[in-house]
Amino acid sequence: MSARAIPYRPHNHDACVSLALTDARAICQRRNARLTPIRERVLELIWQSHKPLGAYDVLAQLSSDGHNAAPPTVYRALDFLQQHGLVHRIASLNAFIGCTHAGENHSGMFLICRACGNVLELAAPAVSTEVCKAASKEGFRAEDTTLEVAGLCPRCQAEPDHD
Amino acid sequence: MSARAIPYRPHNHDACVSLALTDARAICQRRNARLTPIRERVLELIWQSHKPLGAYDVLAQLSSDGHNAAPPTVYRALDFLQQHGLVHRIASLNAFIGCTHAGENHSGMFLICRACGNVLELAAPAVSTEVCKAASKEGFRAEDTTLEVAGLCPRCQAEPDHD
DNA sequence: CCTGTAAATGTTATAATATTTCAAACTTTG
DNA sequence: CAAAGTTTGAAATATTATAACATTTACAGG
Repeated sequence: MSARAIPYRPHNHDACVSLALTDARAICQRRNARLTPIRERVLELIWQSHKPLGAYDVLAQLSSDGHNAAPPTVYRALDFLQQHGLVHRIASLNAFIGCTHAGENHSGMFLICRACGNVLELAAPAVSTEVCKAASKEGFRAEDTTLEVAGLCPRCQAEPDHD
Repeated sequence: MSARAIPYRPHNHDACVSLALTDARAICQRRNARLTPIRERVLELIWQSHKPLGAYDVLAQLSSDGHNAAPPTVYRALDFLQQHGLVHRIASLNAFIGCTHAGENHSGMFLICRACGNVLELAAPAVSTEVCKAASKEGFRAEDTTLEVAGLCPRCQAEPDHD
């Protein structure tokens, strides 16, 4: 998996999308998982920007594709994509975002800009370490970590309302 | 604010509740905030256990009190309690839990047992430190951190289905 | 005590998010 | 091909949250 663009900075986003799709195909093949047309399309829609997309936003776009989909279609696709680590759910926003570390074994940390809406996913191993330490100090067996940081990205600290 | 019981272990929970209410009254007085009967009752309901309670669970209990409440009543009370740091929202569960560090300046970390449902709130300053470090390394100004760890509490690692 | 003002609550309706259920179509495998 | 399992379609409904506006309550200043 190659280097990634930084959401907050302008970049050729088509490259992000096609990289994500290529990776996804490879990952699914390796895992014998079926990246069906619907699933692939949902992944592509999720990747249309670095802003999290709600399930109903995805649904609306599927509809404007001409695809007559109902909510379960979208949620099922999203479940599949999550299970295979291709998208993440941002709990604090009830929305979904493409995973920039697909295939890697990771538990991400998300930096969510409240001004422009872009989200950066980080690996932050030092954070994970401390989280595990804190948990095991309490005898707690950590299985799944939700770590979402809302704030202001570098660009929006300077000037507001970037896209 | 005095020492707290550990949710996972049996304890005199009435003491938790009255401690929480006493603290809340003191905190609101200090801040010139009005802990009205509804707000206090909602806080008490949230504190009825160490398991997060959904807004509609609170609503149902208000109704069985004989109080004919609608959703906004509950959400408003919860907003107030959150603003004053008396309850926390657990984003990954869409539910609310009493704050065990009310009055202290903190950004909590939550250990959520997927078996018994109890939640322990930790201060974990080392984690906060690493989170801030990771964020500022990206030039990101962190304002609000959601940190929720799902897993198994000590008791449920041994035997399942504690209450 | 009145009264103006702000804060809090009541009330109705609706928006936004997510799941259940059962049926039909498609894929894979024997 | 047939059986079995997986995926998708479709309708209904559940769950969570907010908008908008009316009414009531608290309380500070006159």
